[in-house]
Amino acid sequence: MTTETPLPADGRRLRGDRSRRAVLDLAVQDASVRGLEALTLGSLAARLPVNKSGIAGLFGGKEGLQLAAVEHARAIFVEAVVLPAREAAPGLARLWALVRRWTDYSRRRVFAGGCFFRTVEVEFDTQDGAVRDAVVAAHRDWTSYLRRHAGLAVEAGELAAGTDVDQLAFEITAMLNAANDGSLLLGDDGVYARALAAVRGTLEARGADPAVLAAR
Amino acid sequence: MTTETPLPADGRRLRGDRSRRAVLDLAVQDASVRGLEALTLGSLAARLPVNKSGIAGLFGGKEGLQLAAVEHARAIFVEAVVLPAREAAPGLARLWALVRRWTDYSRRRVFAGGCFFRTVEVEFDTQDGAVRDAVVAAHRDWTSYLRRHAGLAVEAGELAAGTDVDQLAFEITAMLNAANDGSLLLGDDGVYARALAAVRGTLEARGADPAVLAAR
DNA sequence: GAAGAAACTGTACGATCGTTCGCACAGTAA
DNA sequence: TTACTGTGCGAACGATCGTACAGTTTCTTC
Repeated sequence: MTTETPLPADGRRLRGDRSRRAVLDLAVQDASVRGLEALTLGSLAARLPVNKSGIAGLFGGKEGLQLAAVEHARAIFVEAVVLPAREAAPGLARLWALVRRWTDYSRRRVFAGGCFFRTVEVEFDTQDGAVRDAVVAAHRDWTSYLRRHAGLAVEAGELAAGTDVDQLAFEITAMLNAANDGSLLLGDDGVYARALAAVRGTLEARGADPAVLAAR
Repeated sequence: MTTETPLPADGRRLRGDRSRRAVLDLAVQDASVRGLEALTLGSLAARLPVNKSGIAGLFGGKEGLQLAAVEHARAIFVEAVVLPAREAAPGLARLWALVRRWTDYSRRRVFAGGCFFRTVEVEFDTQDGAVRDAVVAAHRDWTSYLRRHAGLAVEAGELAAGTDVDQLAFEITAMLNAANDGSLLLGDDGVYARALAAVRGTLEARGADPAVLAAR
């Protein structure tokens, strides 16, 4: 989605990109815990070999940093969840793989504060601006991807004909998010098993083959 | 839960309580949108006939204000969801009434930013301190209440024997929260119907009488 | 009455925030 | 070489935050 500067190697930009990446690696971790508004140029700079105004310059200001953090988090999410799930065949198997990878992603704390997007979605729920738009776009991409493979599963007869894929995607994301939240708020690791059981239940109720859902 | 000063009428305390209530009415609305950390003594004071340091004095500081806001939000939630649901008989009917009342509470925007507790739970997910403890306590109270009436429903034979009430409560809260989040983030009002359909489905799968769930 | 408690005001303080500006340095392009 | 661009630093800015403190007013208690 982001054009990762496929331009010829420019020593200055390379240096800048390395600095940006270092800042963003820290920023997404911070933001997953406290949110994007709580990000502070000074706090980031204090833990990096970069000046406070240096960060402001690299991203053009705080909002630029926030937007870059969202994009960086997307890349991390794709690498942790979407790409590994491509091992599984499109359709039901892929859908289930995404669910499994997502629970792992949350449980492993790829982001220190649990799912980065959960935090920032709630944070920008009721706000306007470019950051909110970016967060919404990321959310839509993810749910669209779920819906697509739910739809493929229906077409392939892996799920009952007439299955409401929007409803199914709604229920799946609800369970995943609830597991993430419960794990963070209550420190209860059992919620992941609950979420998986619920998703398995809702898939089997729509005719999914239990053997596919058992596969690790 | 809070001892609402049952002490004899003291003119000074009455005045203070009136001021506190005015501040809290505004504070919970703000916090439901931006979170408890984003609350600002100055911003509140500017919209009220109270001085900035007056607010600080009334609550003993910002943390005191945050704790009082959580308690105030609990009272509002109880009045909007828990008390109305007492019309319904304990057990399955009560459980379903709570679900209906909750979706109304979220849709009606009793709090401008959707469910107050959703916002602050995510905000204090990964923090320590008195505010987090209060948020967790409120969360436990709510889910305990759901579990209690789920258990009563099982005992009364309204739900299948052997029903895992923890699992059921997990799924119900997951759907409700997902509806709240979806409504806020995407502006899609249809998510409430989705949540109700999902809860109805999971209850009927456990043997609930559809007639009870149809009752408005 | 006097004494004291609680509700406020007004002011000031130190800290921290994001932004801006001038400047030095490194690398590219002519 | 010269001109230009991107990175990065250091200092200062105005704004805003929570808190503290002294003082005034209102009400209760003794």
